[in-house]
Amino acid sequence: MRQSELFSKVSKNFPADEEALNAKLLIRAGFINKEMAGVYSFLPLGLRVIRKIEAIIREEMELAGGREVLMPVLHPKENWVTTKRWESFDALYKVKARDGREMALGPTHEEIIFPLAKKLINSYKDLPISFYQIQDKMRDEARTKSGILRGREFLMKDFYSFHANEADLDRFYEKMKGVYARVFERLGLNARLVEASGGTFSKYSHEFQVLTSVGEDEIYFCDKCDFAQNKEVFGLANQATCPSCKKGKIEASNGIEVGNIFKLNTKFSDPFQVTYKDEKGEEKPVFAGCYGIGISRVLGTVAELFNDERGLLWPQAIAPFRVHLVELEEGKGDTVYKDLQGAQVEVLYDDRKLTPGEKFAEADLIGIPWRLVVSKKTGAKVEVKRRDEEKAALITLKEFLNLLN
RNA sequence: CGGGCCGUAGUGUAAUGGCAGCACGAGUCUUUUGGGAAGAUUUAGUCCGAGUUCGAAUCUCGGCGGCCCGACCA
Repeated sequence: MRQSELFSKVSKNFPADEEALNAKLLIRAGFINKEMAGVYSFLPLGLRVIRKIEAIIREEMELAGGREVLMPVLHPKENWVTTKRWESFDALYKVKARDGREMALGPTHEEIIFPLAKKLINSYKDLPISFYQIQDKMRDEARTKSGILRGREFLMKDFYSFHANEADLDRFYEKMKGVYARVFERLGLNARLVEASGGTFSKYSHEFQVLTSVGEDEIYFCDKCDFAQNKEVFGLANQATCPSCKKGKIEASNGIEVGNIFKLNTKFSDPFQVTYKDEKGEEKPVFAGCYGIGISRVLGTVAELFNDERGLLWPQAIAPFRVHLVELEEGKGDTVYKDLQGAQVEVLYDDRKLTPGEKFAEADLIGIPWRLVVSKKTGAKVEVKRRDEEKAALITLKEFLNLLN
């Protein structure tokens, strides 16, 4: 894409109405725009990253057996009354239609997927079955915070699995731990599996936490083994030695929760009467699990983690573009641009008439992994520099394409 | 939802009771072109409302909006 046609603009200043580094960088570099506290638009660059994140998640959810659906944002009130969450879900947005009918804006989708599952599940032969969606969630947070990390509207992937019995749910739940580990690894995030309380859902759940000082959660973990618990579970135990392996030392860190998985058991199947007939024709309750990943939060987490004094540093897998082609002599980049496109390389082509310094500064701010410069100096070659390295190399385009593969 | 801080051109900042200024951006023209160029010229602002005062960006009250701490996070 030609940068002259990109609907985006970098700013020389950080926004004054943001404190969180993720929002400061993403806004300044033109990835997102703030509309209100906790509500952001995704501009072309930001949306491209979102799409990359979604693609990885979709791939893994499909492999895990999920079928993608898209549920509504507008929810009938009755469903929320059925689960008693019309009153108890503190952050539920309630809206009123012109005829006075009340509805909810979906903060999560159990109230939709369970009635749907009831229609789709009749027999043990229908189980297990899983659905997932990528959808905007609305939560009337008492306080938004940390830029894009906790907003009132955010993008989330939610996955729901339905099983004939608890053992099958348990088996699947364990499998999803592995699926999630792979997702976060592919996203370039080091996410730690953490035992958490299940909130109103269940006794326990697991969170995937990226350990960093800016996270809003407190995590206690072992420096030797996999043991990790959040504050609610670890409580005031204040143990210095790992209760699991008895060898490691317990360390504390803040964390950003990028994923959370729950065993719902029959908590929602019961009120919605989601049942199936087993081999003997007996009516049995369906066991369910739910599995979430905060997609817009992943975007914010990566921005928060991968940056330097000059700007963002996108991991290869979710970078908005793979290559940033910067031409310093007008028209000089056109053929390289065409060749890169021909080679299926996602390239942002800075064809604008700006000074070299401005172009370099903006390229660093945007943070695309590879920078390619063409100018009088480069002759028939291209100058290649990685965003995270200082040194550049003068090579042919062909050599560069080999480097990419 | 409790508490604190804050609100000035598109963006970032000055002016603390007395002429609203600077930088960047944007528009036009000329010259520039390997790390945020130079000149000329134009553009654009005190969140809203009330009050105090000879006089309010500045003080007071209310509203709206933003950030931070805490609570909450299904």
